Amino acid sequence: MATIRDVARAAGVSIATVSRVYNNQDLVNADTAERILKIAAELDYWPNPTAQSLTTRRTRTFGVLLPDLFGEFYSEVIRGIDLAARRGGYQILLSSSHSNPEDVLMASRAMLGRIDGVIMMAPDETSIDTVARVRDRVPVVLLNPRTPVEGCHSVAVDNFHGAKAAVSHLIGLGHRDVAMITGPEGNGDAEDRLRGFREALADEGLDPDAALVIPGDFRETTGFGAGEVLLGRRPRPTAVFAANDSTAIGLMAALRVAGCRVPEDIAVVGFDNVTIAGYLNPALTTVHVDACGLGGRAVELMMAALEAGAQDLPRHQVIQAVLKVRQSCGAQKTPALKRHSADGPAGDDVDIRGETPLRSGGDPS
Amino acid sequence: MATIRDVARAAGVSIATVSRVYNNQDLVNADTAERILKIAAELDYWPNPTAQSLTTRRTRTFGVLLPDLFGEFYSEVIRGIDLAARRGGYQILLSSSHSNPEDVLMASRAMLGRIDGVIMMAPDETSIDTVARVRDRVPVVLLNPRTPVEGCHSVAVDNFHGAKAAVSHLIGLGHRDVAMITGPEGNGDAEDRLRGFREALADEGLDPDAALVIPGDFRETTGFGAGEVLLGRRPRPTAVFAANDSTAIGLMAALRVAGCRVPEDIAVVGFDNVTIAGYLNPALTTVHVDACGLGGRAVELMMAALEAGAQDLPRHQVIQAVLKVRQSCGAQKTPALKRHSADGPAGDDVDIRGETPLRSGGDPS
DNA sequence: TGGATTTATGAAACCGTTTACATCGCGCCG
DNA sequence: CGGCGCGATGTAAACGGTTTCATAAATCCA
Repeated sequence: MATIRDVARAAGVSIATVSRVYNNQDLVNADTAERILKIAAELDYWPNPTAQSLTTRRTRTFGVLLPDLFGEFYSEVIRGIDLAARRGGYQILLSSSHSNPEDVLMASRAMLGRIDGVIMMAPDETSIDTVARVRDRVPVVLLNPRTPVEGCHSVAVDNFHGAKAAVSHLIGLGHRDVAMITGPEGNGDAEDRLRGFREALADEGLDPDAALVIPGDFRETTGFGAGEVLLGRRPRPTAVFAANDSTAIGLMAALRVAGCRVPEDIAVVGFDNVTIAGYLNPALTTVHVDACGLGGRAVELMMAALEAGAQDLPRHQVIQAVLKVRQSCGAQKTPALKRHSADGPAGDDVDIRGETPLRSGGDPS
Repeated sequence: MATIRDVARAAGVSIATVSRVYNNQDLVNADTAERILKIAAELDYWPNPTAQSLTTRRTRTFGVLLPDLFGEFYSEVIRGIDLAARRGGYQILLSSSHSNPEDVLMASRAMLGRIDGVIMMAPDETSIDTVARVRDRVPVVLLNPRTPVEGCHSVAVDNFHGAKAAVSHLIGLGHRDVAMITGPEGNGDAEDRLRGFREALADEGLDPDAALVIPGDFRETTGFGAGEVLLGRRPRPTAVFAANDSTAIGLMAALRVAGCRVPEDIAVVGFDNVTIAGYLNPALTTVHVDACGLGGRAVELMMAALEAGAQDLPRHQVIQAVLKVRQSCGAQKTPALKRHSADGPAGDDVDIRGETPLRSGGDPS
């Protein structure tokens, strides 16, 4: 493993000169630089990033902390982070599968000193002071934080308005008895979607407290179970808003088993817009969430924060969630699949934007 | 940011003693150690990992290089890696979305010096010498390598036997005209599945070259397109083996549009066993791949390699792929969904193991 | 009782860089 | 012609730890 000294010796210069070739090319004579680079290549030399980090106090790496990850949503978030980070010349130190605050604290502690910042999606109950502990050392960008944390940036999907648009749409189709299957208790996204559900009902003069709300956990299997609960209910709801697509898929399976038709007997709407949503039978009406964009935005905020250094003001960004109307809600008379193109059926979706989301916080952009 | 010197000064000892508290607790007097730890806690001191890495030449981190990631498979692989790595006290430096060899080379170059080893799933055409370049510096574990690379460990899903079992099963059900929709050209997994398809046909006395093979790319949309191609074909195949579940899902959507029933008119089998496979209509018969286990095994190999140091022999492990029989192949008369339990329909799947896969290479375990 | 051994600690070298500061030669200008 | 400025390079001190070797005190054993 060649070091800077090996190169310097071979080139007959001092290590400072070699170092300058990599950092301030213009401080060194062009011929010398070229010669050094050639020798470096021969020796297969590359500056040791660890040593660089030690002196510069910059690692060009940031940490990514995620909750226990399942499904497409997280993989898309990571994808978005990865792409943006690489574009900016950063590496990412990933630690996922955290389900409690101590986990997060330990993981971030292990990262501290290796990273320039942290992008984190806190698991449900992560305490503010765990975050604060990290935030005191490096910039923090929160993904979908339940509540904004002082001194932290954030990017959040507008779950509330997305959910509201979905439920309003159902009501607009004439449904008066709309049920919801929620996400995991304590999960911020899930809570916001539930709030959106409630407010949509209230806005249309329906009583949110009278509506059936079945607890779920974002997984197919509980959607399935919820479907059975729902079918036993009298009067039976004519529409169901599922907190995410997995839940909706489980639900639809349960309805199918019971011989209940979607959307004729019960309309279903999901949330997330997973890739297969358009290929289901019936194609699933859902709220599109740009998970990849979420990750990408987080990286941009992070890089801006690192650039700004001390005089960096927290920014809070919101990503719109857009309703994609397909068949499962009953709005499309002709099944979208009948009008497919070569790209598959997805091309025919109808998009409905909710209200323009509020830009929370002091985002100057 | 407190350093080891701050702690040493505050405790009235030398930095060596403080260092020993963290590395060789037993070399230092118990009382002294306790006092130092207390002071360290007050100062919120934690050894700087960068500095540690510089002297010890170990980072307790390994790099993970993945191709452009989409869908559940990759997210499960990462999950498996993450869990196993954390258990072993390692961090992971992730870089995904690589689609060509130069990408991989650049990414690994950027990682070198920050990591103790690399786990990589090479994109299609990654040249051996790119890998060799890395392997000369740190241990490498390959995920699903097309061909074994000298000096590298590997973990591979037994795509070949999984595919063969799936297709044999279709033939066993009486199908004589079985088509396949392949994965991306040049993709090793896809190629192995195609080989398995061919061999199953040949073993049953059918002509592999006569079978319809439609090119695909692992995505729903091409599965959909392939479905249309297939439907126009005379004689029409009575069964289709899709290279993965996404493809199968797209395919089934196309068949549905055309009014073609699954499995009555055409039987379908997929590969991967994504979470929703059991919730589809009809429930998808597919080959289960333990992606999480794949990642976990890779980590174990890596940790063993790091432990072994120089006298470390490459090991090659194979992960079985197990056929999960559901409805879409037509083997289950009563739809599984009718016999569901509270956990959803998945409980009723029938598993069929293929031949015991060969343990390739010199795996002593 | 005194040398050998053990235990606890310190001093200092080292890991591979970056960078502030010093040095040196040279052309330029007054 | 002499001082100045500048471009090119070298010297050496960090950065924050680990670890070898030395040392001093305490313990042991004959």
